[in-house]
Amino acid sequence: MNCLVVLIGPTAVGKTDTSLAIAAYLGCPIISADSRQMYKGMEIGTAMPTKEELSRCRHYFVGHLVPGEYYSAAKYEEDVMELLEREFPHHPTMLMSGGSMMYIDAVCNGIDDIPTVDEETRSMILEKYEREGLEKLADELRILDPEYYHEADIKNPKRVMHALEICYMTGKRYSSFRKRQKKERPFRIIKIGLQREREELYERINRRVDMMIEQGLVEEVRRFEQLKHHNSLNTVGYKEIFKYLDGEWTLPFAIEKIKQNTRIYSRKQVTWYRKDEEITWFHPSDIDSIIRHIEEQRT
RNA sequence: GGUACCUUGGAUGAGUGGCUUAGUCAGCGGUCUGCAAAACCGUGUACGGCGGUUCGAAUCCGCCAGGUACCU
Repeated sequence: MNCLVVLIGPTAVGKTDTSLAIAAYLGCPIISADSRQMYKGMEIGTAMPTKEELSRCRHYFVGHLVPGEYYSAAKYEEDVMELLEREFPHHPTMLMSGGSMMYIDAVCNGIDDIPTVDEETRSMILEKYEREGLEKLADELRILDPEYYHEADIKNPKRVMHALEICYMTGKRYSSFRKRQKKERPFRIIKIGLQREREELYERINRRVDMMIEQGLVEEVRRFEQLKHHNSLNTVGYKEIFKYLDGEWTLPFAIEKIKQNTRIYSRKQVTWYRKDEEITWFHPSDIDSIIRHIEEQRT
């Protein structure tokens, strides 16, 4: 049976190194599952693998989007499934590595087939939200889709807006699309989690941020100033430097904030993975055990 | 040496006698089905020290300590 090894773990834990080692062992390409490394030009701030690392084996989904370009977990699922179908005949065991929880979830468990919201509807709802406020939108959702209203996080504008977008666009209830059914995959999934002591992880994060600054993060961010309102630039490392460029923050303060927000992000990742019982955890240095585990699991 | 002002939870910062809770950020915990490195939710009983006034003090008074400013 074909096999997909999924390497996950918080940011800066050492996924890149480990993924290269596993890929070298398996002789397969790497499918990146990082929603920000997909954007071209954001090399430094997203700690994208270096040119040298990228040249060591084939990487998919790295720098293949233009910043500002629309992308989503659903699109990712579709693209990855298509890619796997093409690759499995040549590489019966494939490797996916990254930290974007929802993207990985979309591949491992599937995501419901909900229509992609068109630009007009999106901006219409956004405008409505800005004009009338969240309460009004929530009230409207209660009428259009009471079922979802009762289980939804009604205080989260993104969730409410999206549900409304779907209702408006399709004329159907958002909940009618939301089956939340786990899709069965025609391949085995082996989830490998990388973890380190929190102290150790935080030190690595701090060091990595300092390195990003040395490598020219400020210059990289400056190139995207016109695009800063796009969600892809609403990213740790970029949003803080934008504030520095705007004169709102000093550089040292912005750097501290990047470190802090990266720590927060890493913690959220850990929270997300904590409940996933399919993950087997390893320390990144224990590559031998990881390889052994993969061998045991794929058969 | 004198005068004035200040001292609130990890940080910031409201509150000037009772309405037994500020708020914000961090920290910690959590949610998660289309921009997810996003967005959202939960969680903190602190008032510099010692006395005093009062039924009741973070809030008033005194002393002490620390700080800031100005004066000699």
